[in-house]
Amino acid sequence: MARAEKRPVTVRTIAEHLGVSPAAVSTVLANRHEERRLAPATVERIRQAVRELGYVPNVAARRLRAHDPEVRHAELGILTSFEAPLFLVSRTLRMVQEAVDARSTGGRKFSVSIDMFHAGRLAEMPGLLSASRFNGVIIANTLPDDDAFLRATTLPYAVVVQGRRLANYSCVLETPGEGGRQAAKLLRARRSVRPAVLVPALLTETTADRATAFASALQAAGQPQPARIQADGFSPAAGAAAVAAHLRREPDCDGIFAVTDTLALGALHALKAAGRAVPEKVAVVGVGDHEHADFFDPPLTCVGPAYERVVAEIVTLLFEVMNRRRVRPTEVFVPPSVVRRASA
Amino acid sequence: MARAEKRPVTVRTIAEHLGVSPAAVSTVLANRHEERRLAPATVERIRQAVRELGYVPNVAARRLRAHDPEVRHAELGILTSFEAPLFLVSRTLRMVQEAVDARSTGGRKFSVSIDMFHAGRLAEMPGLLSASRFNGVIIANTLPDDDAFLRATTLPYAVVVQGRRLANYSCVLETPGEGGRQAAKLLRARRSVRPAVLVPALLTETTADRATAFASALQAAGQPQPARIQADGFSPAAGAAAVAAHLRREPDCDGIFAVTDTLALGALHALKAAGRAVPEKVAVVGVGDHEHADFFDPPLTCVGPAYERVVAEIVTLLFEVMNRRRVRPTEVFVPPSVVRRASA
DNA sequence: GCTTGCGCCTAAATCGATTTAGCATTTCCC
DNA sequence: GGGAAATGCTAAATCGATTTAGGCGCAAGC
Repeated sequence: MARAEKRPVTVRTIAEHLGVSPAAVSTVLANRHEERRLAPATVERIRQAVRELGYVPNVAARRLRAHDPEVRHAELGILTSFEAPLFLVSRTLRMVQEAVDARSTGGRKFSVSIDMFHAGRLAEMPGLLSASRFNGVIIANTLPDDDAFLRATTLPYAVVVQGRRLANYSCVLETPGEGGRQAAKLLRARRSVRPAVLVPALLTETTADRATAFASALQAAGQPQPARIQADGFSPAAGAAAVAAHLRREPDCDGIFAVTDTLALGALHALKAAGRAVPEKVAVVGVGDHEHADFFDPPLTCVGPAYERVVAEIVTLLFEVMNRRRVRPTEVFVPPSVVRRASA
Repeated sequence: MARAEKRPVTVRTIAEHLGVSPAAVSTVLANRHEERRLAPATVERIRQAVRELGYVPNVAARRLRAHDPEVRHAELGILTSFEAPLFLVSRTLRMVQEAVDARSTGGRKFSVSIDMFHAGRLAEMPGLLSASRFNGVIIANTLPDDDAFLRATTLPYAVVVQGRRLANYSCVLETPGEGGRQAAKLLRARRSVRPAVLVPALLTETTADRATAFASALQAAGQPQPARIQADGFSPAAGAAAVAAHLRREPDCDGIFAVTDTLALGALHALKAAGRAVPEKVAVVGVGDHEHADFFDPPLTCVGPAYERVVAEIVTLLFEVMNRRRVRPTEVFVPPSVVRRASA
């Protein structure tokens, strides 16, 4: 392991160390020493020093120097938590990439990459505050702590937030309340009279909204409040354990609205283990955030945002903000879609 | 949309346009005009010009200037295809992030991000060849075209390849042949005598290796060659369609080895639809690349790499290559693990 | 009238790597 | 022996943004 010197090793450091010029070092690093006729002995000395001093090139400097000055390059990022449903992120990336390719011309290029943070610890992400990493970002899958941080800080570059409402940024999200209302409607259509809502311990703004809207939709329809099943985490295992425990306490449960599909997958598992037929005995509704919800057993009926439209809106907004054609933040609501499959 | 001017708009462009200095423009962009006492009228003129000319900051230049010279910053990337099983990528990222955090000190920082390319079109990834984007990368989920490209090009920075053998790079992969052999063993233990192997149309090196090793293991055991079921893509739907067709042609099929879990998921679906009990009538083996394989119906028995170890080896190698402690590429094999669940 | 202070702005250095033009030597050849 | 060519290297400019030190002009104060 390289020793921790005070100052980073640059091309100049190496040059001074050997008594040659930075040009010579750079030449060797780029493997151009043949065409530039450096003496083999010098090349070897430089190589050695590069190794011994633990040189790490500065990519920012290289880019600055190397970039084609005819081309404007913009860096876009998708910031999401490790704990997020990944397939949505990859779908977002793919759609952003397409949108961005469509806007690329000879004189304008974009790069898109995914950066992840631990849910609730967005604030610790290095370089987030400094405007020297991204020209624009999409932030998704934040927890309330992250939202609080974002509300308190105005990042010095273009930002679009997915799935929550923050006054200082442009946001795109599912029409508030609609997901929960639709879920209630689906379960009532199945004649569920003792429905429950399955939630993770840590709720995002979106999942919390679904749960509360579900409860008030039931109330508005004159039904009793749903039982609240709280799972330890987001995984199917957590969902299964929580539902199994609930079925023991409330054997009459006849409907479950799971605020994420992974929890719904666990619920299906627990119901099967307990011998309850889905949807005959217990109807189950998820939210369409799992890639393979139609291959669950039974296939999962979902309410949830129309991701195509959500991503399209996000990209449009992001470009407006980046181009400074939009200065005041705005909110865009996308109504959830309903996909009926077998589970409800 | 901003017009496509010849030269990119820089701070200097704006300054010259207005007859002020670049310092003034920069001051306004950083919102430091109050403390630096720029006249409000000037601030407004600059803001206007910034908007009109469509200025996009150059993040490379900002980083170069802004970085703390006491800290050496390394950029790491995970390069993977859009079509890859994402949960593996996120797991890799998480483990890389941890490994990297452990190696971060006051004087040494790392950033890790995911960049994606279309399977088979790695070569089109912008900036891949130029050493000005990453200090080191992990490349995973490539198709043969990508491998050919990589074999022909030696990227000018640290590279570790996951899941295939390329002579010019360090590689980490499942012990060749072992996955297929273990799958054959599992199916023979289930007394499957007419097994089939389910493959996607486009095989990666790893999936191809699994299929051929499976065939030769059967042969070595004196069994006939397995039928080859070819699915259109990697999705469960493709797998289900291919398996349904196969069952019509070969009703006696009693075992399936699917070279990816998503295909296995489709197979389970098709078998259920055809009324074949799993594992009693048909045993199914997957490869452990799906996050929720133990929540499939029935839970999927898998052979596949021990990802923890794979990622650990990759990270170790990547740092060795970056620090120039390793110059000659090497290959590391990780024996596959076997997870017995209900499907075989 | 001369200093002091303030308001407003600029020149120039800097970050790290790369490349171009070109300067000394040495070698070659007639 | 003299010019030409080859060899081996360096100085300095450059990429774009930021910041520090400081300049100029005008008003206030003594």
